[in-house]
Order: sequence, then structure tokens, then C-alpha cells
Amino acid sequence: MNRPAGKADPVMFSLLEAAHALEQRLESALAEVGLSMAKYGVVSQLARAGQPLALGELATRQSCVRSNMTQLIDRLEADGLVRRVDDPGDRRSVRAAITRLGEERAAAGARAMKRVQDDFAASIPPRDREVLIRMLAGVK
Amino acid sequence: MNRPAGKADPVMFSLLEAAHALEQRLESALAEVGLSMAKYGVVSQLARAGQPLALGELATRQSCVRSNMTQLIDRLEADGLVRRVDDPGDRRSVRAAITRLGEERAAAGARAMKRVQDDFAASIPPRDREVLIRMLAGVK
DNA sequence: GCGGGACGGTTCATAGGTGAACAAAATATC
DNA sequence: GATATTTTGTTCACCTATGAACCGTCCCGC
Repeated sequence: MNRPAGKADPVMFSLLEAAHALEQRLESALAEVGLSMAKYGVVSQLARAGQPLALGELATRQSCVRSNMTQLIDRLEADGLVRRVDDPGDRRSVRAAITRLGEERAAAGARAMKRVQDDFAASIPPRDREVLIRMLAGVK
Repeated sequence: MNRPAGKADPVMFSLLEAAHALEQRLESALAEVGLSMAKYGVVSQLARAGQPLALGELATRQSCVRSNMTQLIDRLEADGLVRRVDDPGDRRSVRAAITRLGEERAAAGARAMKRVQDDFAASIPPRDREVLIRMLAGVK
């Protein structure tokens, strides 16, 4: 994202840089199957749910605001990965239904994610794993 | 950023979540002095440089593309924290000069950053510090 | 000296994110 | 049952970021 620069304590910035590098790797792995992190989040959520989900529900699950989900679903709909469907039980609500193509992309995306993840796991010495988990939990 | 969700390996996502939480804390600490991470990066760079810097140079230092710096400087100029000045030696070049107000904000931003940083450092057991540094370096 | 790159900044389209304001619909509350 | 409140999605304005296209300027090689 940016270079806060300066001498500063290197640990915090190392953490931010490492996370950023990791995000870049995930983004480019997903890009190969025509997805972004944001889009993958939604289609994988829908694929796992096995049924259409309300936009507000999706926003909650992806921890973002509703207006963001509106736009994201606009783009996913334009990509043909998702369809907006009415909720017969609540006329305010709009639900997102995954398409066949969306399911295929979600599956391909999951494989791409797994490759990066395995790669990452392999770069962490098993001995250090617990230490890392413990420290990261403390940051939240 | 988003919730990749699923069971998945928790370590990678813990790292991403921790970094995200940290970024949020930095953003809100800076927001109290009217800055964002992006803006702080530029004004602190200029304050440290002690002289106007070319936009391309700033973009390189902040690791972003030049078009992004153009817009960021637009906003900083609107905020009155920075001024565009000509480079007498190269008529293509545009340099950013920090204003008095910009210097004040940079200083206030640095204090805000330091608070978060100290807070973060305190949450890392000194014993684990080296382990964390080593692992994060391996992720790059 | 001049023609062709290389370089520097801007503009535009696109993507992803936020928060405020809004209309329509669903619920409470009385 | 009529009124007030909450909830839902959208729209809008804004911020940050990228990459392509563009234009003016600089500089190199000939």
C-alpha cells in the first residue's frame, strides 16, 4: 500500500509488508482464473451456501458495507457469475444466486488459493508456526 | 480487506487479518490529525527530505504508480499541505513542496504513528520478536 | 542539427473500499 | 388500524490504487 518509511520500528512495517506481498500473490493467482479477492469471496460464499443469499448477508460475511456489495454484485452480474433474484418473502430484499459459470470460477479460484496457501505454509518452519499464531492472535 | 472464509489454513488468514486490523488502527490514529496513510507517507517524506521532490521520485519512494501520485498531490494541494512548484532545471518535472501546515501535520502524524507503533511493539513478547522478524522476512 | 527514443506528468477507465442520504418495505408500538 | 421505527438496497461523493494512452520535454546518436 504505502511506504511509511523512516527508520521506525521495523517489526510492524515488516508485518504490513509481508501481508501486502501475500495479498499480491493471492490477487495474481486469482487473476489467472478471472477473479479478484473480492469477487472470489462472494462466489465462494455463494457456492458454499448452496442457495441465494441476501446482499446484506453477503456484506456481513465479507465484512464490508452494503453499498460496496451493491457494486460488487453489479460487476459479478456483468461477468455472468451471479444473478440478482427477488426474495418472495421480503420485497425489500435482493438475493444473489450463483450461476453455473460462477460455480466453475469459484472452484478454479479455490484451487488457485490453495496453491498460494500451501506455498505459504511451506515457508513457515513448523517449529515457529505456533509462535506466529499466538502473536498474530494478540494483534487483533 | 475481505473474508476469504472457509476452514482453510488459519495461519495465512491470521496474518492478513492482523495486518488489516493494524492498518485500521493506523488509519484511525492518523484520521484524528486529518491525515490518511497515503497522505502521511507523502508529507513525512517531504518533511524528511527538507526540499521539494519530483512527483515521480515520490511515487517511487511510496511504491506506487505515477498516476496515483498525481491524484494524491491534487488532494494534498487542496488540503493546503503541499504546493506544486516548477523545476527550473527540467521543464517536464513537477516538484511537491511542503507547506508550513503540511509540516505541522507531518509532525502530528508522526506522533500518532508512534503511539500505535509503541502499542504494537508492547503486544509482542520480546522473546518472540526475533522469530517474528525472521518469519516475516521469509514471506517477502 | 535533427530524428527518435526515453522520461515525466496528466488524463481516463476501471476496481475496490467507505459513509451519508434516500425510498420502499417490513415491524413495532400505541 | 395508524403511526413511528428499523431494515434493505441503491445512489452519490469521496478516497486510494492500477494501467493504458497521451503530450511535452529532454537527450542520444548519427
